[in-house]
Amino acid sequence: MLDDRKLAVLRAIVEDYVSTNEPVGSKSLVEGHNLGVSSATIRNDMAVLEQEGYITQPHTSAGRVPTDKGYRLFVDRLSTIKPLSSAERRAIETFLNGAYDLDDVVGRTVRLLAQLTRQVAVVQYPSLTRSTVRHVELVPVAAHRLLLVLITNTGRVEQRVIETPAQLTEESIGHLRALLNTCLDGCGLGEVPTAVADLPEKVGADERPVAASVLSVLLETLVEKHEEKIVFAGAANLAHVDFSQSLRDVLEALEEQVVLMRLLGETGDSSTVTVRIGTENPDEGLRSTSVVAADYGVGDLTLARLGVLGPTRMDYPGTMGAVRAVARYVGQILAGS
Amino acid sequence: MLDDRKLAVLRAIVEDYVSTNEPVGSKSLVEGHNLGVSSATIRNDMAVLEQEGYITQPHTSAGRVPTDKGYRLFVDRLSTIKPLSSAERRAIETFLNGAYDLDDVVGRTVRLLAQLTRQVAVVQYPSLTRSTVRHVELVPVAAHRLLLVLITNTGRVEQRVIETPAQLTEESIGHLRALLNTCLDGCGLGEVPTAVADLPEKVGADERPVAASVLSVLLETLVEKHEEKIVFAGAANLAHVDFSQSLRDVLEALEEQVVLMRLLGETGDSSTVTVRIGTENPDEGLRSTSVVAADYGVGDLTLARLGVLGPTRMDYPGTMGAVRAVARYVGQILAGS
DNA sequence: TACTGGCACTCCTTGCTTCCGAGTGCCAAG
DNA sequence: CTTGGCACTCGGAAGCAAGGAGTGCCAGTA
Repeated sequence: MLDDRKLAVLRAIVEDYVSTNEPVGSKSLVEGHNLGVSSATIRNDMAVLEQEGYITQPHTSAGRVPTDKGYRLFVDRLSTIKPLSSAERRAIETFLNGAYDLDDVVGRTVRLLAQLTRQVAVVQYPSLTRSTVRHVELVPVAAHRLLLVLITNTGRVEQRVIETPAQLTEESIGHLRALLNTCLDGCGLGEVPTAVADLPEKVGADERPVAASVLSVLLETLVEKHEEKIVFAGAANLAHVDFSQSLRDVLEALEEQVVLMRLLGETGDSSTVTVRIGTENPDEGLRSTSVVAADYGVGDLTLARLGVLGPTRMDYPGTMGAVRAVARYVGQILAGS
Repeated sequence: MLDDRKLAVLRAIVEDYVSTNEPVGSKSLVEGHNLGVSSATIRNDMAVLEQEGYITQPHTSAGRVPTDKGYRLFVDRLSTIKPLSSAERRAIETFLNGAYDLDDVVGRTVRLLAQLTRQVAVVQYPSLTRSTVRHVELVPVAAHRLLLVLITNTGRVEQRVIETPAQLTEESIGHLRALLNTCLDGCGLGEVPTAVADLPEKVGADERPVAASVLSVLLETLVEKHEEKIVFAGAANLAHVDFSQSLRDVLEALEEQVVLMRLLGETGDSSTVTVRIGTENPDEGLRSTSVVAADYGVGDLTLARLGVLGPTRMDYPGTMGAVRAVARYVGQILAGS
């Protein structure tokens, strides 16, 4: 159906359209890319490509523009991920190395990715559920008030205030703290509920109410924070793009945590970069945007996802390269800290 | 120079222009507001107002539009802050009461303010420098690694990893922790450096290197976090505004912490709402926007600022009311937690 | 002195028409 | 299967006239 030359034509159309933002006609096509045939031949090929739904023309007497299906074919079969230059790699590395805590790592990552791709970057905080407990701390802050601090192996720190039913002694707090840590050290967060199930039995009768309230807050924290935090940056890069739908829709979508979650989507097949193009997107307001996303994590443990969002008319090879590179480096940084 | 009627005309022009977004002419003015005079008279008044620089016309044969100077006069002398309806107040209260930690308070506040004003909301995290230390915690996370957690009376928690020069025992950590807390409890963050100055002398000789590294990180934290964290929400509300400059400039400004800092500006004279209109704004990219901001804090202690940013063509009385109300409620919430 | 009705004038907006050219589809010939 | 040629389509730019909103000014009136 589609011979090699037709594929080459499609590739050329995508490349030209991405760089010029104008419908591309048969004549400019033969001039720019040495396809070795005349424009009339190209026209025939284009007619076929259009019939098959890979390209379309905005109106008669205009050049052709790739459809979502066309971009899809381009990404799947006609392009290869473009690796970053070594200068870019070094820049990424030094920039991310300067970070001093998890917030900072994520913040720098999202800004970096936005700048690198000149698009909107989206980064999900490392998943709690796949982390393990490194330490639990109980800090008295007032007579009937404790602060629970939960530290994970990915450097994430969660804190919550606990109202306790009874006055507390330093001693009983110390006891409870020790118990919690022996129970939970190295424990995956998903396993916390079972790990602490029998804990109330291990404490003295008078400490039991306090232990119960601590546990309930602890479990609550795990549940509530399960919905992961997501940040984005680079919204300004959307300003000079003309979306078929309103810019407002896109900006609104970006501020909805839930939508962003769906946006990054399921964790992909192994460590490849996944691309979702235009209408492949689950969300209404993002039908004219594409998302390039990837997992990141330490070793072969996937922690979360990151990616960029831009117009479907996007430099896919370059964007995919940047996303892949940043995902790798973030993994390294997290492993090292 | 400007008699009462001229002021009334200016007020009417501002109100009409804000609600219709179209230059307002003398005829529609006499129809909408019962000024008791004819359109010709209004025209004379408008000519004076224009000569004085309060209004301008985009072109001959168009109506008048307020200038920045006109808005300024309107805000200063022609309008009163519009209080929220009691339903709105209740909604704010219940919405903010649901928050469970500082991040959540700030997050909810910024979203609430954006929704309430239909503009971009900006909220600064409570200042560290004006807070006091509630607790310092040291948590061993590895052989040569400590986690320093600093808890303030405003509920803010800062954590940093410390690489220690020597192996640590539970005992020496406990000792150091106790020392720090006695030194610093209730201490204003600005006074921390002096409060810990003589601390190294109080520990045993073998603990001194560790103590030194802890202190250096502690002080570093205070300095670095001095540049306050700021968040914003509601960027989507900018989408349907047509700025004289590019939307891109505004979005870029919003993502720059430094610019946002300047944007909210100095803390105002007592607890009033401050307004900065158009070119009064320090930043290049924000010459066509106005900022309505206010302090918030607990009691008479100012912690930080919050506000909204929108086009100069903005409903000032309503926006000022919303900003003031939200600032008050946030103060209450923070005081209560 | 202050206000008012009337009137000429300006100039933006809208709709219409025309013209141009890029790009296409098709066909007959190589 | 490819190619040159040609008629055709249609959007965009340019030009033009009509319409209308709004103004400034002036002379008359309370």
